[in-house]
Amino acid sequence: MNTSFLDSTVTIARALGHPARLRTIAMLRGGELCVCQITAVLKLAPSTVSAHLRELRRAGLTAERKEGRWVWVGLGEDPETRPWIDNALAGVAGDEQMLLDLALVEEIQKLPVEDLCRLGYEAAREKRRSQVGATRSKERNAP
Amino acid sequence: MNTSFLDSTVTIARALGHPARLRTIAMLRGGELCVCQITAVLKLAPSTVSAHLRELRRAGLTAERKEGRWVWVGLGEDPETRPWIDNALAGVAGDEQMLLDLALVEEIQKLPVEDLCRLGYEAAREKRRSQVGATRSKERNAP
DNA sequence: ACTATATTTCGCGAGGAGACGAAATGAATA
DNA sequence: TATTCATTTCGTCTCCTCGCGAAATATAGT
Repeated sequence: MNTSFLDSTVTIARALGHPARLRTIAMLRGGELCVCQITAVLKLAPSTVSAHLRELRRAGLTAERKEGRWVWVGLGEDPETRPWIDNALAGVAGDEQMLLDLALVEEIQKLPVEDLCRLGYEAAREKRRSQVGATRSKERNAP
Repeated sequence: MNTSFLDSTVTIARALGHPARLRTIAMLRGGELCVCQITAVLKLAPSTVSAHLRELRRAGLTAERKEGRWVWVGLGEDPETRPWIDNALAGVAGDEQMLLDLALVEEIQKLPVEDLCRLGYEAAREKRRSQVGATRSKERNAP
């Protein structure tokens, strides 16, 4: 690397200096998320989310793991970036938007990833509702 | 204020996400500096420096104190921004550019502020050299 | 091999950031 | 009061960022 401490610090700070990226960091506190899950929460075009994730990765704030068709994103382990992540998380603690995001993440994690990616959040949720309903009916009929 | 935690955190991170502003924060570690001193170190147009300082102030990272014609800038005391400042300082520790800046600050602080502002660094330094020379000659002649 | 699909890359347009010089402002000093 | 001068504001230019959709890439399933 030919980049100075100054440059890398600027890169980290800049990466955190955007609502979508900061929200992404906050979302990942609870563990890895798939790119399409993040996209569903941010409600941005996949190409836009991809660009944001590239910046976070470049700054060392996140790490990505490819598993089949899906890419799982998690917080980076780099000791240099960790205090920045902690600051960011502390800074947005209690933020309204962030709480909404976390609640949506909870909901989204109940859905199979393949459905969420293919159908989008609303449709995947609808599909799950009907399936769960059918399962519960069967359970009631055959105890 | 109608700004959320998310917004203010973004503002802080963005403010740190520029070399000139990050260097300014690093310069202020040793204490207050006058705007024209900061300008002399950054070697940017006064109007540009003014804009950078406005952003730092807006983010709560710095505080300004007006004293006559001069404006003295120091690190902010806001407990919310303090960890960010500490991160920034830790991040640029040992950076080459920052060390050059600190050395220049040392030199600049030896000059009277009024000379530095009016004449610029080089001329003020030259003026001081001749004055110190004269003083030392007098001291030698009248011990 | 072919299809489906999760993600990235590319190209574009709109808006913001950052640089400067010129002019305005505000506070000492003559 | 007039002047000097540190700093800010304003106008302008250029370049970068961020959004999108379309096309490319890569991987799983048929």
